[in-house]
Amino acid sequence: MKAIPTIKDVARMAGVSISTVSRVMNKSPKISPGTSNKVMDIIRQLNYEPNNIARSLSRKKTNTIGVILEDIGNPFFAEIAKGVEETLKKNKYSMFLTNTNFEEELELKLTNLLLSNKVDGIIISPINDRSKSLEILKKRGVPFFLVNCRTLAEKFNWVTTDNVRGGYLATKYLIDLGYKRIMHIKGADDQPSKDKFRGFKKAVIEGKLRMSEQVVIDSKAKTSKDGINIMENYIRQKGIEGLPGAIFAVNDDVALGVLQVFSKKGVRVPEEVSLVGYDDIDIASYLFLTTVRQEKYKMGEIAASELISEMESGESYITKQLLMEPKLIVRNSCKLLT
Amino acid sequence: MKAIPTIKDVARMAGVSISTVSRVMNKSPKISPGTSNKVMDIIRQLNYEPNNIARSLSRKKTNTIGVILEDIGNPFFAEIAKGVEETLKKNKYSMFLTNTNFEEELELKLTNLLLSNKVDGIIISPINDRSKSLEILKKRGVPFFLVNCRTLAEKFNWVTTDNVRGGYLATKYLIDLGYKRIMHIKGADDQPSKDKFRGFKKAVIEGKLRMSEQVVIDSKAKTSKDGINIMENYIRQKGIEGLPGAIFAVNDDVALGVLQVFSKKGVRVPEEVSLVGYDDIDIASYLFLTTVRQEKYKMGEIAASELISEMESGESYITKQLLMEPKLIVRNSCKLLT
DNA sequence: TTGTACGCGTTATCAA
DNA sequence: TTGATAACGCGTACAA
Repeated sequence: MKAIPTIKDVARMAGVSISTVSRVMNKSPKISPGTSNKVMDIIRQLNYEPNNIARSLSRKKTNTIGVILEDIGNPFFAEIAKGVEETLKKNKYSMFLTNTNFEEELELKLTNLLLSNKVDGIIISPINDRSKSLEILKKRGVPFFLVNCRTLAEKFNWVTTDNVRGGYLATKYLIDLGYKRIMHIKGADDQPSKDKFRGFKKAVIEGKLRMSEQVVIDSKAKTSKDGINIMENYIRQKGIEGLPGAIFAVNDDVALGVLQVFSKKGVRVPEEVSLVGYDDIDIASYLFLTTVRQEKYKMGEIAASELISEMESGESYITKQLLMEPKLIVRNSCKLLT
Repeated sequence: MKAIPTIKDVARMAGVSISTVSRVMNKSPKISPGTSNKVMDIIRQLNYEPNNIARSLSRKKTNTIGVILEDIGNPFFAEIAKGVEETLKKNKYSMFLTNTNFEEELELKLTNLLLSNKVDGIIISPINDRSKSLEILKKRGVPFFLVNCRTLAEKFNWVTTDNVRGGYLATKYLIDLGYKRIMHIKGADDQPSKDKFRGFKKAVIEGKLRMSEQVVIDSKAKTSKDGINIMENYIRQKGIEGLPGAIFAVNDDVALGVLQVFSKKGVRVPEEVSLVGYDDIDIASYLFLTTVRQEKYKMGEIAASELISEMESGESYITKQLLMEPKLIVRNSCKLLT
């Protein structure tokens, strides 16, 4: 039969006790080279691999980190995931990746799923900073690290981009180009979106413009589909003439949707409308989209390594809140107003 | 203390045996409403959640499916992953997602990792159809399903697109447009790439053209970076004048790289060169890239549901090999030769 | 250096 | 309808 061999089988065939086999597997120092070799032979012969489930139960440690992201289909999150995964791998952890699809209820379910699966820690990009999942994590005492979200009320650990600054950079760039009436396509009420809007306002005020003259689209834009809907709607209502000269979209994906609509309607970028995105996902460079770069991969790396170092040192009394610097990437989607 | 409660704690507090608690958790029918309620109260009060690790060990079933893809950063695979995940979720399974980064050695490691973690089944997009991982899976007797790969020698279960047909469609389209000299940027020696090339040849021969007059780039192209390198190299050697009028790239990502180089060098698409990609990832539509569509999400769905149905019925004596029809999506990256 | 025996948190079998 | 109790596969304190 091809029953999967257990530690027992190895022990029996090698004529030793299971503890000895266990010691060999874990490279315990107190083991004679003789028995070690004998056991190793059988292990290879049987192709024995320890059962991680049993091992985890006994060790009370799974060596697995749960990762909760909002949408792995989005390159922004995919990059974060990659950064996390590579870092975990280097530290002998595996990753249990899930995504919430921006659904709060699902986020909660996944959190509990990961908890049930006894992951050693969790990295989460929460739907918003007052998410129920965070409360649960806190209460359970599981080590966790937020990514792409800062919390104001709670002293959680997190790493994110300084999105106020990012929003400011994008907007100031447009203002410096000469635009006085700028559209901002807002995101949902997650912290990054709120921060970008804050940056937007800051630049507007600093530029001696009036917020009331800006076109703030109070959407909950997230995806390119949202971008399409929003822009189609806007044009249907106000017409192409109603379009301001410049647009700052909450993220690249949304900006892509806008571009899509524009090319269908024959609105030329940047000749007729200037457009700035956010994130700097790969596609942005192909489309020559001016945008604000976030170091996504790096962000994943940091979250993972910080979480691990917290877990392994047990230093839970230090709150780590890391703010990364965004960078304006100027390409070809904006023009100087003459 | 905030020690996580176990079934024992619940039992003690409810004044019943652990078997009773277990029965309540699993909604066993033979349980009186009275005790059930009593136990449920305690469960809620303690916020008890069963330990999935222990449960899996006892049940000899983890309700988890391992998924091995080549690159989740690539939207093509990300879409497959989404299809898999949603389907699994509907069937009360979770997904353990990993990616090999196109590295054979890593693929092997991950396969063993998933096996150690006792996943109930595996969905894999192997690096090639003779991959060592597949042998192992077969030997272990774990249910598994290939995605985006068909096997000729082995009777494995798989779902993939008819890539011979896809390659044929792309090439024939270019030939019908009037091109007699076409460049094909080949992929690695995975089955899909080989099939696309086969389709390419078929269309060439059927079109009464000669293979020797076609420009076959014998690359192992996978990513947009590969596309960039290949095209820069080509232009450096043969110059822009050396470019054929039409190109069929092994996938959209590679085509994107080509586009990138073209726009830098001022080569206009489709005015000077016609370009066809493969996959129809989201970006393709934004860039008006003519391409061959694969139903990625659907492919993931199918793999997951077929795998589950095999696992749950135990019908391992029936080999499932599913070929999906590709579709040519004509957009704006090719022009009729006049 | 090796073995015995118990524990990890569940499920499942068998009695009661 | 309930409760003991033996698995599940492994790690480990303790004894030898």
